[in-house]
Amino acid sequence: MTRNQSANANRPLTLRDVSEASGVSEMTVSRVLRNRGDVSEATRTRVLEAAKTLGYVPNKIAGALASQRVNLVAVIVPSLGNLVFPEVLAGITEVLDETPLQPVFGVTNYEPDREEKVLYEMLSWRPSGVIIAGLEHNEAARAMLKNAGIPIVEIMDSDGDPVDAMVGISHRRAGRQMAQAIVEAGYRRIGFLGTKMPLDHRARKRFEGFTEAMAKEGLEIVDQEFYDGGSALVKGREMTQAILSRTPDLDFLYYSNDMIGAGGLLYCLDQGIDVPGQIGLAGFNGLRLLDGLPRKLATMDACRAEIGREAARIIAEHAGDEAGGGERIVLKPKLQLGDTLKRRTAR
Amino acid sequence: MTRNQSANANRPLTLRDVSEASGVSEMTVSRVLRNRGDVSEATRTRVLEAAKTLGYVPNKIAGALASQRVNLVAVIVPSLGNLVFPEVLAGITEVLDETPLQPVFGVTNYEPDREEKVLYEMLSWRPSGVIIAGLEHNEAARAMLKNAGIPIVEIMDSDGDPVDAMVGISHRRAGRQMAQAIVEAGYRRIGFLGTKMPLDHRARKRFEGFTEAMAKEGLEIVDQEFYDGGSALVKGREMTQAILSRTPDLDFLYYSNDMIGAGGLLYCLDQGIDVPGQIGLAGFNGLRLLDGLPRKLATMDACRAEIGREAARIIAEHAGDEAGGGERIVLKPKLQLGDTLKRRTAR
DNA sequence: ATTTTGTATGTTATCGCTAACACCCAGTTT
DNA sequence: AAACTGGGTGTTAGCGATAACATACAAAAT
Repeated sequence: MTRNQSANANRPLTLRDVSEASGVSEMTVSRVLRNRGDVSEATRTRVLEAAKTLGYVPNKIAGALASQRVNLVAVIVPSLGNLVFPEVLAGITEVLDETPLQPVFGVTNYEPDREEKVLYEMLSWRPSGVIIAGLEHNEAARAMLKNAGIPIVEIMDSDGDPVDAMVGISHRRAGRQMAQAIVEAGYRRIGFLGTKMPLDHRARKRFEGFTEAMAKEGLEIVDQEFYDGGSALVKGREMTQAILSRTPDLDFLYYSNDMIGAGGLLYCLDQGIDVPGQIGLAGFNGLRLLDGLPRKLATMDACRAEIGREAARIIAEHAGDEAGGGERIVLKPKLQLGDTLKRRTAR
Repeated sequence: MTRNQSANANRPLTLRDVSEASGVSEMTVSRVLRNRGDVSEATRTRVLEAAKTLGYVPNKIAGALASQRVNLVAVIVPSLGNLVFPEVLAGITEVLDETPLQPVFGVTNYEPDREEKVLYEMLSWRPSGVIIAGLEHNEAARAMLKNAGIPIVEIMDSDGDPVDAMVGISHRRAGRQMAQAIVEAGYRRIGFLGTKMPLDHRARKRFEGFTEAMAKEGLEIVDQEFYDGGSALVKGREMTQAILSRTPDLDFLYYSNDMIGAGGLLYCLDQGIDVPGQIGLAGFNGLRLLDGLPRKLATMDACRAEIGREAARIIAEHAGDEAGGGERIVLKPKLQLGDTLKRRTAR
């Protein structure tokens, strides 16, 4: 059998096939398909037609190897079930859509080893940039990010040192701010409800900021409750019941996220508890879900979409560079008092 | 300057660097890194050490081109904001984690043109398989799927003809089943609330199945209400208010998804409406979110995780093949009556 | 008419890796 | 002792595209 490739009918198409079908060189076909260089209108149409008829799909693997350019942006987040991250991804996509860059998503489940693995896999495709959630990574991951030679943007958090660029909010500050608002409204016996995940560093930092600001006012958290796994809404109910039956005289409950906060709110309303008169409530994230609840939960917006957009912008501006320019953007989340953070009675 | 590559200190590392650092050929390094072929324990350790010290990350682009193998699975879904899809992705990831395959996610926003583009981009990386939501695609996308020469699994829906393999549920049947349950419980004046999206084919099919089964009972939908955009929970409230003020004597509301259903439930409870005595309610999806609501909304499980797992299994079993074997898996969603679909008073 | 331009196209040499095969040599087997 | 193993390693030739340079040719400038 000769080297005639048409022997195998089912082999994937290459530039050569289009080239033969349209009677020009592979190079010209390549130029047409990429809109690069000068090609006469006549050949351009002929080539495009041939490509379409054959159903040719370019092989980016070969293209990337030859051009040393890969228009992918690795985006690594801990979870998709959180609702926060899909919004960040939406922001990223929105901006990258205006560019030749394309995001590729990876999920770590909050596990550092998995993050390392996902990062390694993604870097081995030589992307044009990396957007990764958080500032905490294991040593290997950190080393990879440092040596990658491409723009890196660490997102969501600003409490720490980024490898390169950074876009996020200060969760410590968010925690402090919420504590101040709560104390200012006159609440004193404050309980905390959060997740057990030691690896959710942002939740941890909010907690730290919260207790720190309380301490400044001479207050301590009276009781606390942690959970892991399961539906957050129902967990919020259960935890609220647990903490209130243990410590009935609490006058405020601070939840580490809106989902468990919403569960807590529903529980309190079910129990006929006067919110926010008897007990005040607050969460974190500014989920739009909250708008539909019977009462609007106090919360703070985590600036999700904007974080995504800014991160994507930085990557786009530095695509092809060896780094992202070390830009640091710290967004300021807005406190939303809603209906659940105000003393009806003066203190 | 000679061809000595070490001239540029910041050039990305290649096999050659590791080869030189460890004193063996590039081929041997490649073998070590891929765990393929026989390599003595001594060289293996030496090579691994060199690779680690240098911080070498293999170039999969070159590897894939040379081996004609790409261990990526393209996963294309309409949205990530829906909560349904992240769960499907989790199912896929769970199964692929046991294999050398890696999922890559793409999002279409329910737009056929975008789907075509995303698919094209992904196919140009020559993945080992495609998992794509829905059976409806535009002509170009359909052609690409047919000619891709790799396993294709269309998921979520079973009402239609797949290109290759298929894993899903029948949304028509789901709609019918819900209608029957509602009628059986004695409800007669039934309203429908759904999304305006003409491109959410699965929601459309549920609606069709629903009206069809109603017709068989000699019933028609008394009133209906549609929405687009915005937070589903708050929309559910608004729509419910709208439909009830227009047609106060409705005795059942069927929502096309759980999110708006939950909003409707909260509205009814706020208004002191007797649910399910005066008005019954039902949604669709079986979101775990519902567990935390004051009352459990009637719904149907969409088998999200299982769909993901099965689709991934099919891809894994056929990786390297020219197609996915045309397997068709139709899952049966379970009806969950919850607390909102039962007449307190006999009919 | 000759040179100059610039557009339109082709040719050649990689890109970094792996398949396939070639090779070498110590330890059997005959 | 010659022939055969088979583990351990190297060599060669692509994979399918693109960068960079080379070439052809018509129109414009001299």
